[in-house]
Formats: sequence, C-alpha cells, structure tokens
Amino acid sequence: MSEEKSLNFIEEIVENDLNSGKYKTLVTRFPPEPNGYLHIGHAKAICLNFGLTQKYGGYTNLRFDDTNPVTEKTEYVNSQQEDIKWLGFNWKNELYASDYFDELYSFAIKLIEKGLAYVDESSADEIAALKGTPTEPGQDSQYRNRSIEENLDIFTRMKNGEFSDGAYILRAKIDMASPNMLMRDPIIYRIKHAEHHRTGNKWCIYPMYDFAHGQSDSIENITHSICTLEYVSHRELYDWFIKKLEIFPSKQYEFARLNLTSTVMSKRKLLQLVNDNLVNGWDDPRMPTISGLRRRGFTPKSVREFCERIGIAKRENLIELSLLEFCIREDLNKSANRVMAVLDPIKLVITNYEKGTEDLIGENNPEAEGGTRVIPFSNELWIEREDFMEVPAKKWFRLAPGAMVRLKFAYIVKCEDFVKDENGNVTEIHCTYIPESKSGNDTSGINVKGTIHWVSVQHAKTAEIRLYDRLFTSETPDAEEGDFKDYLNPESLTVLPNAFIEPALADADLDSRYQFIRKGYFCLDKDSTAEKLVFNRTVTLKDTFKKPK
RNA sequence: UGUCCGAUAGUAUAAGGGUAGUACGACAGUUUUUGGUACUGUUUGUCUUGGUUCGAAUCCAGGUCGGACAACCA
Repeated sequence: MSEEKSLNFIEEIVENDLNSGKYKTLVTRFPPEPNGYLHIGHAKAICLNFGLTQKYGGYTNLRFDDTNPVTEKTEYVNSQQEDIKWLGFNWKNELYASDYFDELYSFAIKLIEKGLAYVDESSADEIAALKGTPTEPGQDSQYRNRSIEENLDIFTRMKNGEFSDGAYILRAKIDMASPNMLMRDPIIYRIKHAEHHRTGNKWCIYPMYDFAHGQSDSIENITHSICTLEYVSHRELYDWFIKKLEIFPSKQYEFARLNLTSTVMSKRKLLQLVNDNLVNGWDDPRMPTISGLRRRGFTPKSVREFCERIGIAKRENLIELSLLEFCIREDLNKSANRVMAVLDPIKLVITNYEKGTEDLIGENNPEAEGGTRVIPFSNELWIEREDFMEVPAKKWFRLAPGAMVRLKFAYIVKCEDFVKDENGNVTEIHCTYIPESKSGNDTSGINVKGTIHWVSVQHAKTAEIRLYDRLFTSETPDAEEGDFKDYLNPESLTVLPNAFIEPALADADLDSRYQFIRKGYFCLDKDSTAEKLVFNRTVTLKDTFKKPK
C-alpha cells in the first residue's frame, strides 16, 4: 500500500476498524435537520461522510433528522437533496428519523420497563432549577421514583393525546449528579401537538435529538457516526442508550466544524439574513450556502477540492476565504472560456482605421483545447475606464497620452489624444492603430507591456453585471462586539446595469462559465431574460498590480 | 472555579521517539498578446515549565491559553 497522502484521524480509525475485521462494511450517514439550507460547513461533512465510503467501500445514507415538527419543512428536504446531488454524491437510502417513530416509542417503553426512564410533570422552570449548573450537581425530581406501571400508564396517555404540550415529559433515569449535564436525567420525549411534515398528525409526542440520533444510527447499522465537536459531550449519552437498549453499537466520532472568514455559518444567523431581507434569499450569491455558491458560479468540483484541502481535525479553525477563492480559480482557469466584457466603459476611437468593421479570431482558452470564435472589431470600441490614466503612475503599462497598448486579439494602438467634458472627466480617447500589428500576424516589431480588453461599440450587447464582495467587513463577524449584522459589508453587492459584452456572450446559458478577460470569472444568473442578460461575478482574477496611491 | 475537547509559520494541515514538511497567503523574480496562468526563490512555526530518553512536536506531570456543556433545539 503506497502512502501518497497522510490520513486524517477519522480515516485512521476507519482503516483500523476495517483492517482489524471489526466491521466488514463501512456505513456512514449524513443527517441534516430539514430546517434550513445547507451551507459550506455541511459540504465539509458531506464530503467527509460520502468520501469515506467512496474511498473504503460501503455506503452512506441520507437521513433527515426530523424530530422537531415545528421547525422542519419539506421545502428544506428538497433543497438539501438537490444540494447533495449537485455536490456529486449519491446516497444509498433516503431515510428519516421519523421513519423510526414507532421503534423509538418501543425503545422508550423498554427503558421504562427496565426502570431507566420516568415521567416527570415538573414545569420547564422547575426542571431547569433542579438540573444544577456545570459546577454544581442537580437534584432528583420528586417524580423520579414513580412505579413502572404508573410511568407506563402516563406515557401511553401522553402518546394518546390526553395531555397538553408541556404537561408531562419522559426522562431517562441516569444520574442527577453527573459532571456531564447531559446525563442528568435528560428529557427524551416531549408532547408537541404539531403536524409533522411526514407523519402528519399521527404523533403528538416526539423524541428528542439524543433519543433519536444514536438509535437511528443503530437501526441503520451505521458503523461510524461522524458529527461535529459540540456533540462530544453527547457521546456518553449516545453510548448509554445503545447499551441499555442492547442494540447495534454504532460509534460516534467528532471533528471540528468549518469556520470561514468574513461570513457566518450558523443556520440561525443565515435564516436571520434571509428573513430580514439583508440578502436576497437563501441562494443569494453572497451567502455561504451551497445554493448561494452554486448561483455565484462555484463548481461542485471546486467545493469538493476546498473540502479536501481544509482537512479534518479536532481543533477549532478559521479558514481564510482566499483558499475557497483559490479553489474556484484553479478549476475555472482550466475550463472557462475567455471572453471580453467592459464593465465601466469609456469610448476609444481609432482615428486611422478605415476598414469599417473586421472579424477577428479569439482563442477561447489558452489553458485548454477550447477552439476559437469570431470577434467583431471596428473603429469605435468600449474599453475599461480604469485602463486609461491621464497622468500615468510609475510602472503603468496601460493607456496614457502617447502610450501604446495591445488590444487583446487585435492591434496595437497608440493614444494620441483624449476628450474631456466640462467637469474635467475624460469622455473619449483617440488612438491610431498600427496595421502591421494584427494579432497572430504581427510584423510591426513593436513590443508593448500592456494588453487591454475591449468590445466594439456597434456590435456590443448590454448586460447587467453583479459584482460580489465579502458579506461582512469583519473576518469574524460573530466574534465582534454587538450584533453580527452591524458588520455587514455595504459594498457586498455592486450592480452594473449597463455593461457591454461581446456578441458571442448572447449564447450563454446557466451552465456556462466564463473568464471575462482581466476582470474575473462570471456566469449567467437565473434572473436573466431574453431582453436582459445578467451575469454574476464568481471571483476576481488574482491581482498583483499595486494600485498607485 | 466542575467535566470534557484542543494547542505546530499569517491561515489550515502533516510528521505517530530519529532531517519540522505541504498547501493557501504574503514578498521577489522568470515567462506571458490577461498586471491572469505556469515556473523559481524568499519569508515566518512545535503554548509554557519540568520529567523520561542517546534523542521529544510526538510519551509523562504541572501550568497557561482557547473552545464546548446549565433549550421540552439539533
């Protein structure tokens, strides 16, 4: 076995378990709660769980952890499935914790019969008061020693709907003095007269997370139940239920969740951004959701690559956004066709060009066998306003009075003059071109430092272009003083309603990815119509040019 | 003043008693019809104090720092 790459700690555990014969087949699961959209942190968990069974054989189930009917919706089930498929993974079984409600109920009965669970009718406040604190032990509830018969009777009546929400709860009988708060007689069933997205009104009692997750894993014969670090202290309970119920011993392993700079990752906060209309929905391209990244133009491959590069470990981490950007640039550099678009136009007139128009040939992608296309050229072009400086900075290789640049795929031009309006703004640049300098056939012998992009005025199409930047101005918005929303970046979205694009872009579809030469990677947005194309900037090109001060 | 988890360059992540390596970032250079790409180079690290050992990032003990835990959420 050649060791090309080192293993992460979970892969080591899996390899050991497989090599020792502890398990014949690896079974993992991805267990989202359908109460929100999946984000890049979930992508890390998805890649881990599905990646493990791809690498070592076995399979991964998709199991919706739907034990709380008031927050869960079918809309989320659907979006979550779409996101997992988009990432490129296939689950073996589509399952729901709610599939096991009958079985979970009988597990509860079994616990009661063993004297390991009891019905408590204390109020939520009373229960909290007796729970103790992390540094002080709790105290037993006065209902802790009900008879098994009475517990059975009340629990059955809870199920039958005889009581209102909160009147009774079922608790595991463990140890109110445990240093682990979760072992202090945790609540395992509560009454909720709520309609469930799958089981409808069949149930009015629902199991808590701790009484559903491990047992669901066990029912499915999950060998390695992988979750994030905040569940470490749940492991003791997880194992306790499995042991007392004498069921398949799934094992839980925890890794550190992903944190990304300049964004937030908690579903609660993302929901707030959506509900407060601070972004335009869950799939707003500025959101770290999988649907947001997809709309922004990220490829599944780039997201998988990112998840691969960040690694799996147990220490808290904060990944720099630049790594995500690297991953998408790396992918798109190889695959995206190069086209020209002018975002902030200024007119350039070639005063000695008398051919009218001319079709030039553009190479689609110098990094791939991308073929070529026709690009119309004429004596009036749009170029980028920022590519001209009236008073050039040092090391400026673009347009300036008397300076020469190459027009990409076309000719070398020399700036002869420029026009200003009454406010002193440059409105037009006048150049002469060098006929012998045509791209691919340059006999002029002239070498220029700078090459700029352009679009022929008479052939240009207009498009709306949306530029995105970091959602937050702080790298750690949820660690800042005050509300995280105070750190939203007011410039996270810039809309350019009238940019000019080369005519070939009229054929763009939602799956196309482009590099707008010198400007970044872009894709068509779903808001596009036949009359108006809308492009999203996925990411800028890396820019090593030091802006002159 | 509890229990649990963790600590390696700016950020991540390897090295499992024997040369501290890789990636991203940053910086510099070469190439270039994208100030892109590619290539080259530079920079910066084992939390601390002891112990075991010929030898410790690694094993042990104490400390420090960070995180988690007191929802009828997951």
